[in-house]
Amino acid sequence: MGKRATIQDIAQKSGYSKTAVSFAFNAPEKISAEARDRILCIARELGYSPDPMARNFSKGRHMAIGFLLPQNPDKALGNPYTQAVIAAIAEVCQENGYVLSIIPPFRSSIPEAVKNAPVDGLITMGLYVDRNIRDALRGRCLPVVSIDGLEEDGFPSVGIDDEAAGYLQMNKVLGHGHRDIAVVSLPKTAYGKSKSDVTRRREAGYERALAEAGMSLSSILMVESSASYSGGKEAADRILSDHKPSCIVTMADIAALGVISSLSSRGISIPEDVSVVGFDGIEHTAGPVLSTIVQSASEKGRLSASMLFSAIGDDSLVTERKHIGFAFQEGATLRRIYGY
Amino acid sequence: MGKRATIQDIAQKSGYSKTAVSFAFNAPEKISAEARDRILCIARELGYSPDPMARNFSKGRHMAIGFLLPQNPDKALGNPYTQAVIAAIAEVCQENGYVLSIIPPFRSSIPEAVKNAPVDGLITMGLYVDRNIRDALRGRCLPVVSIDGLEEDGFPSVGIDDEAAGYLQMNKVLGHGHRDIAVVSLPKTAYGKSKSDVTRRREAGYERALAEAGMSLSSILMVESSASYSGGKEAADRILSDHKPSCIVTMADIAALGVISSLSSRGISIPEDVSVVGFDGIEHTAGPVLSTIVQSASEKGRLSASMLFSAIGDDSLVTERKHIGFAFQEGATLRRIYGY
DNA sequence: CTGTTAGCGCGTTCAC
DNA sequence: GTGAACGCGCTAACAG
Repeated sequence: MGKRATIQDIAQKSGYSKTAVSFAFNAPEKISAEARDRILCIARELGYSPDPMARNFSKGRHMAIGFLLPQNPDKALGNPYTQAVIAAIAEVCQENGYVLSIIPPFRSSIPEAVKNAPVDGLITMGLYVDRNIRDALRGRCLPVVSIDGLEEDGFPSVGIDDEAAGYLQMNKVLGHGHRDIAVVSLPKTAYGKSKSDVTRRREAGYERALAEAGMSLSSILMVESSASYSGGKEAADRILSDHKPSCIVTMADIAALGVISSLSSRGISIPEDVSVVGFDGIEHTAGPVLSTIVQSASEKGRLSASMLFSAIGDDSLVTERKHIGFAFQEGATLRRIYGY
Repeated sequence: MGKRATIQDIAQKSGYSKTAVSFAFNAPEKISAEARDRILCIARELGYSPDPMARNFSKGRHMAIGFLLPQNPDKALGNPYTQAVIAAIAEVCQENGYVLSIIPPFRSSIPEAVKNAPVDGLITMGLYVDRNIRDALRGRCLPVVSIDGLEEDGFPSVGIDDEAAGYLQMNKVLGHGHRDIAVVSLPKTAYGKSKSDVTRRREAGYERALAEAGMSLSSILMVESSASYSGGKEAADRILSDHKPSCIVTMADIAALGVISSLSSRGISIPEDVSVVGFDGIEHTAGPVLSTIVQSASEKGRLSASMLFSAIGDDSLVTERKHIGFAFQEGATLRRIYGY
């Protein structure tokens, strides 16, 4: 690795000043065509182009936004839904000439990661914002947009109406005649404190739907699992060690796939023996189409990134929570019980 | 967004020098405990922590490595295999206190993206390195590791022996008795010039396997498709408009899933009517286990990232090509024809 | 209108 | 424990 030429080198070899060189690259109209050609020509010879670090430093920008992982990369990125959101954010970055940085916890610390992240703005997803994270965020004076966050957190945020979606999901299950239901919910927050807000809101929806059928949340088996394939498998194992329900409702498609794998490996057919319902609407998976709640990953990603870029641009501080739509997808994994 | 406190502010309020403040954060042992406490205390009050941009600038590092997308994010990140590689790279980044930047082409230009990328090193995957890209890379004086690249490109690289893998794949297909075979290969390089090197090498393997069975490449139908679900679907459509082969061999699992979806929607059963063989070994997909060539995404990702970090560290310039293993996975999508 | 001089941003680090 | 130089490109103010 040789060392890069600097603006100085070009200035000297070309006989012009640093300013002229800078203009040649950034404001060609401010110098003569002759000067510009000469400078650019010499720059090409020496393989010079302005150092992004120095340029960004002097302009006070990083030209990068960050996606803050709430967990280690293998967990966080193991969910196809998260990956789809990231892909959508990356598209918006491209349109803005930005780069998308995946920011893992720094030595297990999210606040440290926030303090050090070389970015102009952050998107969080499913992050529980505790005091330390909030302080780190404030310290950075960065625009932040949260996905699936709380309005109370004070950030502009994007998400769905999880209570209504939970209601719809459970309502469909009940409408198909299922009464012996098990739920695979999402994990507690990273710090092990409490249920995530998404979980809480969806449960409220479940409760409402169940109440309409004369049932209550306490009457169904609930197990917690990470939003992952293996998490779903283990959750299914735990459920089956209790008894075999008629329907297993999950809060993440990727967990639903794990559940299906566990059931299949026991010779249980879906949906004949046990129905499985997912949440998210992931794509590209072979096999039976999941019966699930679809919330568009690309809409979530694009919208959150757009909001972030507009905050980066005009320095305005919206604190809006935007809801995107959701819908139930009739798939092949939810059986209609005779008579319903 | 208020403005951040600077090291100056802390120096003044605390009555110490900038140097002392810097030491308080980076080399506590170089100043007295008293000074350190006082400084850190004031820093906390003012919500100060060193600005990552300024710190990185003065240390000449970005604390970020980049994953260079050869295509737009939606295409490049639409492949679960690529995502798995990225996840593995992100893990290694975490271990090194780095961030992973996803770098899309900048206004459709990969060289521009390379020139501007705020990173200390780059990983490419499936990138055809033309002269412009090579020049941009040289101009940056950055360490680069390529995945699935050519040894001739001069970068340290990670990949499999694609010729041998192609041979193994085709050999298994032939060994199961298939003779009416169609191949779904990878797209030409972005600039539309020529077949990618991976394609070329695998085809060489096919040719060798076919020759052993008294056949030749020209005797089988080959269609090109992007390594995507929709690409696989379309490829299957094109193949079926010609005739219905006994086995469809693909060069990417995600394309194989698309092929399967196309076949299923026509009522063609797999593998009874048509066999499908993939390549990559993606995970977490429900439905039939693919018969495929498995090459570990996490090994590719981890190894390439480790190589990159060691290059960033010691400034040494290996130009080695490292091969990782691969294997045929007996799945449920390749039928054994009676008599074989 | 073309081009230059000089200072800036902010944390790090050498020499005292 | 400090003062001052440093990294590198940008840009306001100004001169020819």
